[in-house]
Amino acid sequence: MRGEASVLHLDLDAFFAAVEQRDKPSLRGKPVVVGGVGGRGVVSTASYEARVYGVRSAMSTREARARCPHAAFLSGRFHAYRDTSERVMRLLRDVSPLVEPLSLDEAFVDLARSDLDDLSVPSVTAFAERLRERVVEATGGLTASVGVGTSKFIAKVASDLDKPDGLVVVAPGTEQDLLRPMPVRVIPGVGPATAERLRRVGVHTVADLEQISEEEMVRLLGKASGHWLYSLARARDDRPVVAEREAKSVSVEGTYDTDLTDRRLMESLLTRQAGEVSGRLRKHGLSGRTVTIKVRLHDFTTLNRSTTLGSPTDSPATIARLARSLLADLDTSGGVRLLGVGVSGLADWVQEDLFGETAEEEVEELPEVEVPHHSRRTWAPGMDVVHTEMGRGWVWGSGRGVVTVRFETAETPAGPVRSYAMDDPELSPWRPPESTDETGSPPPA
DNA sequence: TCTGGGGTCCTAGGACCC
DNA sequence: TCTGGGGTCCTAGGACCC
Repeated sequence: MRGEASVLHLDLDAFFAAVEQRDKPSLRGKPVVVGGVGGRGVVSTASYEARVYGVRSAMSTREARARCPHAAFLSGRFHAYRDTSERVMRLLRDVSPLVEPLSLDEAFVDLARSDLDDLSVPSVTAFAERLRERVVEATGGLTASVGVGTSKFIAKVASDLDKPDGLVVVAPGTEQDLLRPMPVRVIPGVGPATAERLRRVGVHTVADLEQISEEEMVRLLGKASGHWLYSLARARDDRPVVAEREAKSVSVEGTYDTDLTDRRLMESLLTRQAGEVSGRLRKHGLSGRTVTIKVRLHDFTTLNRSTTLGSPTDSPATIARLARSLLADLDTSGGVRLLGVGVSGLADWVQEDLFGETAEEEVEELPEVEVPHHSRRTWAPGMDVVHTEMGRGWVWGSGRGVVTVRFETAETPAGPVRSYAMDDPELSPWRPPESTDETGSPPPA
């Protein structure tokens, strides 16, 4: 904990929804919900107009629709959020070289490293107000809530106190008075499970928590959490603002609207995800030794299976092969709602072949072909199965009057493929696409 | 048809080594 | 009848955060 209030926490208000309202004036002043729009989607951000109806982050979109049917439900435009976020982060770095982003919409700023010499409360307050104005200018109208205090913990608590569009500076020395009446949930790391454990021993507020001895706390919550909570209950927090943090894992996962039961489809999905993970690893010049799959069963039990290689990999084929073999040991007969692939144990070196030869590996791409249709039905990517002369395949994507079908094996039939006689009467016979380089390649003839 | 996706950190047990 | 002990790595699960 510092002598002056020199840690600033900035949080953009209802960030994703605010970007949508900024970019689409018709949404301004109206309830906007950004999140998964599918059958199993959850709310990522609700605008304040939607919050009036009780719509909250992490709520299922189904429930959000029930509470606020007239809201605009949007699936999100991440490039727009990233662009806006970068503008804000750039502005913050302009203020201090020590900026620690926590997510797209949140960051700590170390004011002790800024140009601001006078760290008195009035000086810091004026500085933070000016910063909030600059955020509005830089983002085209988005507001931020800001908290300033003697530690990260206090700054973060403070930024929450006057949302949205607020500023709270906690004067040094007043931290404990501020915290004591607050519920234990204000402490970062105290979630529903920890709060429940504490409730059972009669601890509801930070003041209650302060009465618990360190030994008792460790007994109750384990070594790390126990010591940590003991300190935070006394507003003791010396964590520095850290600008750069290295990624420890990269993963891709997906929840499907209907439970998966077909193993080959699961393998195909894992293969695709492995390709995405590999792409992101390579983009950042990373490779990792541990490949993990995540499988959430129909009853929401979640299984992780991992395997560790002798040396790091970023190869899509290797990640995919390991992922599929990890899946092979699991019983998925009850149905699977989520599949994911991740790589951890990241090594920060770009993989290089010692013999000067780069092994080019490709994902085992399965043939895909676009099939026109004249149906009004909704095709479910990954779920709808079609049968063709070429074999069985899944609907992999859909556009206007066309579905992409992905075949279940990499083996293609001999001879030119002229038509696909879909079992589904709503699918038209296949015609060769005009150009093969835009929409994925047709199966080799 | 309750319950996302991308992460981080912690715990606990077993293997293995010295 | 004896079966230490510490350190590290790996795996699996869970809590938590935004």
